Amino acid sequence: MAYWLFKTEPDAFSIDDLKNAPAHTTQWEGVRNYQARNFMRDEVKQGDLVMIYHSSCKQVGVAGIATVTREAYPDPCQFDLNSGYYDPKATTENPRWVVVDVTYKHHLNNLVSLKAIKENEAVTDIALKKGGRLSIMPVTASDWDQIIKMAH
DNA sequence: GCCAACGTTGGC
DNA sequence: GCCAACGTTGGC
Repeated sequence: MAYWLFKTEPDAFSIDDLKNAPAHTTQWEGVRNYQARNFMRDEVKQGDLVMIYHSSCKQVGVAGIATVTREAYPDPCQFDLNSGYYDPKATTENPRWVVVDVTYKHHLNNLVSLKAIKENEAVTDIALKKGGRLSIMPVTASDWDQIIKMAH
């Protein structure tokens, strides 16, 4: 089982929205970055655990935990003319973008802020610390444990 | 295949 | 809302 961090803007879709979604589950739609897509397409597996990270908001950080309940399949938004995620170069024969399904597990007792993660020297590998803008990133078991501890 | 111009992300 | 850092596009 692997660990991941998925970014979302809570004004658009928050950990609370995931909790309140039908079956506490959503398609993780709209990822339009190739590196992030490749992770979803090739490496994100059913049963993997995901940190839900809130970006571009007042309280930036890890807000809760979800689990992967369906592996990669074509993102329906890429074919939807009315979607902001429509991609004219994507076809049903050759879809360009994928989604996975994630299901709510729980909130963290306390949001673990980006600042706290950056300041914790025991968190060593996460791409968040390197200023990258990846929206889907792997998390090592060690970093996962450290961040979970920080929520207590 | 280089790289300048442009667009987007995302913290602050 | 600003702007730095990064990714993508497209002319050559």
